[in-house]
Amino acid sequence: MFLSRFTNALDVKGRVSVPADFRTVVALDGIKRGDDFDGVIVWPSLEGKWLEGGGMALMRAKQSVLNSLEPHDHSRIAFERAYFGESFRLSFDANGRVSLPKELAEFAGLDKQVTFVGLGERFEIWDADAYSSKAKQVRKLAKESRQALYAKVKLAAEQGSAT
Amino acid sequence: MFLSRFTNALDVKGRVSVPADFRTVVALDGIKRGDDFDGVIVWPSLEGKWLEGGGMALMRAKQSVLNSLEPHDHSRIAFERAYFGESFRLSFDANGRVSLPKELAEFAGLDKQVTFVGLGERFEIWDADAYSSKAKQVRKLAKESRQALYAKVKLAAEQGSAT
DNA sequence: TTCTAGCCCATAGTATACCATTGCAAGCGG
DNA sequence: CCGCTTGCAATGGTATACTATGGGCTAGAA
Repeated sequence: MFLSRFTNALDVKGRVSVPADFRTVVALDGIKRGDDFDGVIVWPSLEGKWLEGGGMALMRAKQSVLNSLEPHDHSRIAFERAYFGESFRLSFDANGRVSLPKELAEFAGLDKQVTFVGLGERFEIWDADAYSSKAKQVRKLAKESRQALYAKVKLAAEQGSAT
Repeated sequence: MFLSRFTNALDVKGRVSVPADFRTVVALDGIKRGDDFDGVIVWPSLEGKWLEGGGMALMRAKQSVLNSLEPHDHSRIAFERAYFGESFRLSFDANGRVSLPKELAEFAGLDKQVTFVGLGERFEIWDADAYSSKAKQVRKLAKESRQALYAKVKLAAEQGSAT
């Protein structure tokens, strides 16, 4: 499970250390599933100017969700293009770094300091400054919407048990 | 189940002993779930200037609650960032201590004595002085609102059985 | 050739693993 | 009933390993 927030430096060669915590997360579920790929998958977020990433396990999960749709479903194909087509397989070097393709770095406005944010089953990669200003809003929003969240969850649970 | 209240010292290196009681709690439900992680998860409270914590089991519970919402729900993402992104995975050393990141210690104003308060499924970490003054108010508030609490519980039970 | 991408090595700083000591508290024996 | 002993919990200090980061080298592509 990806947790916590780490800020690392992007060097002149476009490399950045993936937090050791995150590396062990992907390594562990790699071992569980017998994956040989030692690295992460990263793609541009559909929500805004930052990146999202995860291990192979997450990709498999996405795939199995999409497999439940008709092969020729337009939205299925659109998602496949957006997620799989825009994803990059970034493998770790001997020191646990990955080199970010220019395309991704430009998309998210990454230049010096980058922040990895753990979100449970996936993580986000932000420009450090962009995230630190975002973080304040996030805290406020989370606090304000606690009530609403509780209501939604309750509703979802009721619907879930009804089906 | 986290119970009771313990006050331990924070040393110059930022380490503090987690009460032995709490350690056995997380160890037990770690064994039940086959977790290999021996430690606690700690995050800044959304309510005020103190920390909250629990075992991995609590985090999984949070995750499954959030999973019941739409993947792109803004408040869901805000919660993921606020809870998972701000959480720290603190593992025990051989003597049952964890080292508190500076960020968390500063947030909660921890310097010398820290108080762990058991709250059932989770616990709180306070500056000892701050808590002892809070405790008086809490006791008073709890005493005053017993009637109101009972009424709310009764109401909720009626609504629950009605649905 | 020249540039780029991957690979290897070196290092500073920090965090964590290990070892030793103290203090409290429960159990045992007098 | 009191003192001794034994074990665990908490705390302090030191050594070691690991993380993050910088730079150089080589091989292959342009």
